[in-house]
Amino acid sequence: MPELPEVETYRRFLDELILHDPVVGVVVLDTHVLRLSEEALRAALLGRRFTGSRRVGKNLLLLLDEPTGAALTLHFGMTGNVAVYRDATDRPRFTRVELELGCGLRFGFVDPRKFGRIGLTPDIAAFLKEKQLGPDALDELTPEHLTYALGRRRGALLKSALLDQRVAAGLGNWIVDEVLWQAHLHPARRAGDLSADELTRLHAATLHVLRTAVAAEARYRDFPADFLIHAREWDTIPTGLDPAYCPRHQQEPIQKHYVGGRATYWCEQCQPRPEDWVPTTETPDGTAA
DNA sequence: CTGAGTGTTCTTCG
DNA sequence: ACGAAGAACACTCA
Repeated sequence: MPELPEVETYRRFLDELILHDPVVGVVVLDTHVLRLSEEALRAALLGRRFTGSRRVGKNLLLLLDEPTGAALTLHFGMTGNVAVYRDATDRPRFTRVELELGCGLRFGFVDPRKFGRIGLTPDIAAFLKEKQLGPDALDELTPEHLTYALGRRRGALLKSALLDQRVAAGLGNWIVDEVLWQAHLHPARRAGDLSADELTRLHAATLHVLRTAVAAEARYRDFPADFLIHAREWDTIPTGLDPAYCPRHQQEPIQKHYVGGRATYWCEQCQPRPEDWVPTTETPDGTAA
């Protein structure tokens, strides 16, 4: 479930295992994820080494040595993951591309749903510009930029604006819900409508959620019990709290509606609804109030 | 069988 | 120009 914390965790994992060793084999099991031809990928990688890594938002760049230069670019879509293993027989199901390294390890790009992408760029700055990525939400986002960028999207739903990678790179669906809940802001607020105090809270909550998630290596079950994410009941362990109710006070049922076309969770008590907005879609079973 | 899913991009319509 | 809504992508799992 690759949002920024997952991608950062992949990056640190790969940093430990696949740098500084030549690529001696390229196995393409499904060309769908490639944004360049199989031949071009092979030509660019064989005999080359990865010298380092960089993450910008949800994009992972594996830096290449000369003469290829620049970087292999990875985006993990909805279901992308990485794996490192020694034997081809240990190759995970849904591995789409595998790089074999001189040391005998294999690096697999695993992606059941095939929304992920592998590309190559000779110029990282140009790559970021083409992608129109805003400042990285963890490493580069300032309150000033957040204010400016939300102002530019002033009429949009706050949630939609925060999912826009031009505003801040790396925020995804669950993170935005968590951040908005922690900042006491309703997802259907207008992006340009926030007070200075609300913008400060939003920025602080963004950093808090991202830092917590990265520290837990994106394992949801290890997140604090009072995080809203447990309402999604993805990877649940008993937290002592009922996930159907707001973690803050255990009284208000967590809402689930579609905002900006995405499943959105919030607490009506903590995050007061803007006057001009009514939910258009109930939960699938129609239980939301 | 149906529906929902963590992301991105494009189109269409207001 | 802006924004919302929907579709498309491709596939698994409940």
